[in-house]
Amino acid sequence: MKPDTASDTSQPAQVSDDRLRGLLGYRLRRASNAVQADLAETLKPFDLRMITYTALVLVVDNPGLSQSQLAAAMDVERPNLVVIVDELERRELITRDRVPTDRRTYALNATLAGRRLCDQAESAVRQHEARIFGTLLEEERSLLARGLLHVIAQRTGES
Amino acid sequence: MKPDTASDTSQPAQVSDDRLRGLLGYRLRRASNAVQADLAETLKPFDLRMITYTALVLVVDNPGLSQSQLAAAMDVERPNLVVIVDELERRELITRDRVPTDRRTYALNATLAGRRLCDQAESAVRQHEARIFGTLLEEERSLLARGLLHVIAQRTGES
DNA sequence: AAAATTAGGTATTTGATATAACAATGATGA
DNA sequence: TCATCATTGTTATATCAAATACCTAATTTT
Repeated sequence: MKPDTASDTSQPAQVSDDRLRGLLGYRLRRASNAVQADLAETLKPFDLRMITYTALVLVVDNPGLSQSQLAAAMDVERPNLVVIVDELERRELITRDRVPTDRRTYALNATLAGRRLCDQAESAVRQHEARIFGTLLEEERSLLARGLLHVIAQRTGES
Repeated sequence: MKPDTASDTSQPAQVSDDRLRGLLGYRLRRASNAVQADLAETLKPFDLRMITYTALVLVVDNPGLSQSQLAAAMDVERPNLVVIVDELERRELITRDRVPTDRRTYALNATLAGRRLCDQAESAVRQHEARIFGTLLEEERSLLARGLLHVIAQRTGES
């Protein structure tokens, strides 16, 4: 009879991860990582990280929003958002404007340079998406999108 | 004519992230995060993190594999794997066995306790997967799986 | 035998994220 | 009105994962 801890000292020629591959969550994470990595490369020429790109898009699309609103939208802690806003402001892509009716909050606005960079980056991001998802059939793509939405809703209870 | 940096100081009642939602990669990341969070909760009762669970499964399924093989399979840097293996060994879920033919390498093997914990955790993980993906139709699920595989292959060139 | 390579390991750095506490401002209610 | 309470942005700090540099021992190559 084999001992309790069967001390196998023969190394497998090839490591099997079949059991993990059977998990949809595992596949989801790997796919997400792959896309993240490609997106990071896509944004590098613009000196944007994913998180700074996200912030920039949201400021462009929601002129005047406060840091708290932005932090909530990005699901980032307020202290961490400060450094992101600092960076975008330092690069003169956005401005912190005082709001007269409430002197605690800042109204965030994109500068012309910020909007331009955002446009350029978006174009690159579209190409990146086309590169990765473009080879799927339209119907497959839409089913993938629906499936993902379902998964998100399953936990966060979102539309 | 509006100034260069239109200083909008009226905060939007609701922040729109429509542009980001249009990106499949964005949706993919959110879905992945949601599943990760649920999986983390699922594994917490077993005192396993996702990365330690992954390592344990691979050791159980590939008795005798080396730390280098495990690190490669998990796509983790060797130094970082050491602490993972340390933890599993300290908890007596796996053992580091010397290999007579090559005294540099360790052959990793799961103990009986390790295999048992792995089984229990796997059962919980299956329930977790059923909870999240079970409400999809079988066909939707399989299309989601295929779509994800396609995305992974697109970048890593994997089967 | 010397040089190069590999396995495992230690120490340290980086990077992202989370927590605690604070000043300034605004809102609320006795 | 005044005292309390909540919110906004901020600083400093803790935590945690992931990456880098470097080291020793063992093996392989030349």
